[in-house]
Amino acid sequence: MRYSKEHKLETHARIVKKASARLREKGAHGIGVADLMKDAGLTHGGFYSHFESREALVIEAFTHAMDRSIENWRKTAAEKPPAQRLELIVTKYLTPAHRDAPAHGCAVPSLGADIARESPKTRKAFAAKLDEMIEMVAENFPESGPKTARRQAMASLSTMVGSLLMARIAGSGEMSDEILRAGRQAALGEAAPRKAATKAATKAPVRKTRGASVRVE
Amino acid sequence: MRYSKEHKLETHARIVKKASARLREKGAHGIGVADLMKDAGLTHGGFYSHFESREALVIEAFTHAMDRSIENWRKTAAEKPPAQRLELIVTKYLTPAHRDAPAHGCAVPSLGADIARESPKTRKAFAAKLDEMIEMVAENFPESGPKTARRQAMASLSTMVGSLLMARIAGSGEMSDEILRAGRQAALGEAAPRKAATKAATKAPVRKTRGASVRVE
DNA sequence: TGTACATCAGTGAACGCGCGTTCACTGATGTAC
DNA sequence: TGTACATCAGTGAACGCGCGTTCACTGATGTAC
Repeated sequence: MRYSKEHKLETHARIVKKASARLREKGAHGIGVADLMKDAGLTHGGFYSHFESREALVIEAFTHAMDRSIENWRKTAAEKPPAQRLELIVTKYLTPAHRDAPAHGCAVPSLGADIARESPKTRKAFAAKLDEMIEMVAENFPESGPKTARRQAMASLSTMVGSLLMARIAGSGEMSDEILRAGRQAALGEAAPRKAATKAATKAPVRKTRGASVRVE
Repeated sequence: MRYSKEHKLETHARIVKKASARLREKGAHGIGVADLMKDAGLTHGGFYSHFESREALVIEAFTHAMDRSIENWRKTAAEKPPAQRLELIVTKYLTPAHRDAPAHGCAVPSLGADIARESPKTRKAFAAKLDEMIEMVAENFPESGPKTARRQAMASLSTMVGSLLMARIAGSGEMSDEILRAGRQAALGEAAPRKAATKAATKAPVRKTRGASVRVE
C-alpha cells in the first residue's frame, strides 16, 4: 500500500496524540512502544519509520500535551473579561474531573517528575513549554507589571500543580476534595489582594463530561 | 554465617534507607532490585528474605522518607517560636539545595505521581503519610481554628510541592530560582493575612551542605 | 570444656518475560512509458 | 488508455538485554549434648 501525501503526517499525529494521553496516564516509562502503537491501531514494527527512538516520541507527546493545555486555556480565558479569567482557569483546573482523568489533563503534575529525570534535551524541551505556560497565565494579571505578573503566575501554577498532585495521591475521597478546595482558594488568593478568593470560587463546577479526548482542565 | 539477633533488622533498615534515597532520585520504577541491594552492600538473591516483593520495599521506602520529613520538620519547628515556624519550614523546603538533591528530600514531588498510579494499597499508605504531613504543618497555624489550619496547611504544602516540581523541570538556571522565590513568597502569603510574606522571606538561605544522607529540606 | 549438628542471612546461577530496536518482507498505489 | 515497475508505510519474527523472582547452596555461629 502506498498512501497519499498527507497520510503519513496524519498517522504520525495520531500516534503522538494517543501516546500523549497514555503517557500522562501511565507515566513516561509506564507503557511500551508496542502498546503505544497498538493504541494508534498499528503494529510496533512501524514505529521507527515515524520516530528516531522511544524518547523522541516522549518529547513530541508531552509537547503536544502542553500545547493543548495552553491553547485550551487561551480559549477558556477568551470567554470572560480579563478580571475573571484566572478564576476560570483555576476552577477548571482544580476539579475532581481533572484529578480523575490524568490522561486528558495537564502534563506537569503527571509527567513533571519523570521529565525532570530525563536527558537534558528532554528536560529542556519541557522547561520551554513550562515557560510558555507561565507566560500565558501571566497575561491574566493585567493590573500588575510584567515582572510581578510572572511571579504571580508562577505562584498560582505551583499551587495548582501541587494541589492536583496531592489530590491524586489522596485518591478520590473527602480528603482529596478538601485539597482541591484549599488549592482553588489559595491559587486565587495569590492573584489579587484577596478579593477573588470568594466563597463562590470555592464551590467547584464539577464537569460531568468524560470521553476519549475530552479536555478536563 | 549466622548473625546476632539485631543483625537482620539492621540490614533490613539499611536496605530501606538506601532504597528510599535511590527511589526518590530515580523514580519508583527507575532502579532495579539488583542495584538497590548492591547499594546496601548485598547481592540481589537475598532480597526476598527481607521483602515479599519489590512493591513491598517501595512502600517501606517512601514511608521511611515521609517519616523522616515529618520528623525533620518537627525538629526544625521546635527551634523557633510558633509564629516563625512556618516561615522556617517553607524557606528550608524551597531552596536550590533541596531542588538539586531529590534523593534526600521530600518524597511528594519526586514520587507522588508514580505512587498515585500504584496499587490502591500502595497509594493508601502514601495518602496516610500525606495526611500526617498536612496535620504536622497545620500545627503551625496556631491562630486559626483546626479546620482553617488544615486548609491553610494544604494550601502551603501544595504551593511548596508544586514549586519544587516546577523548579526541577526548569533545571537549575535563573527561571528555576525564580520559581523557588515565587513559591516561598506565595506559601508564606497563604499563611497569615499577608504579613509573613516579607522581603526577608524572599531571599533564600541557600544551604551549602551536601553529603550521603544529609536532609535538604 | 569440647564436639557435632542445626540454623538461616546471604550468594550467585538460572527462570520466564517483556522491553526497545532491527530487519526482511508485503502489497496497494503513484509514476514512467 | 493500458501495462510494468518503483515506492515506502506498515507487518511480524527475531535480536540482545535487563528485569523480578526462584532456588539449591554456603558457611559462620548459636545450641544441644
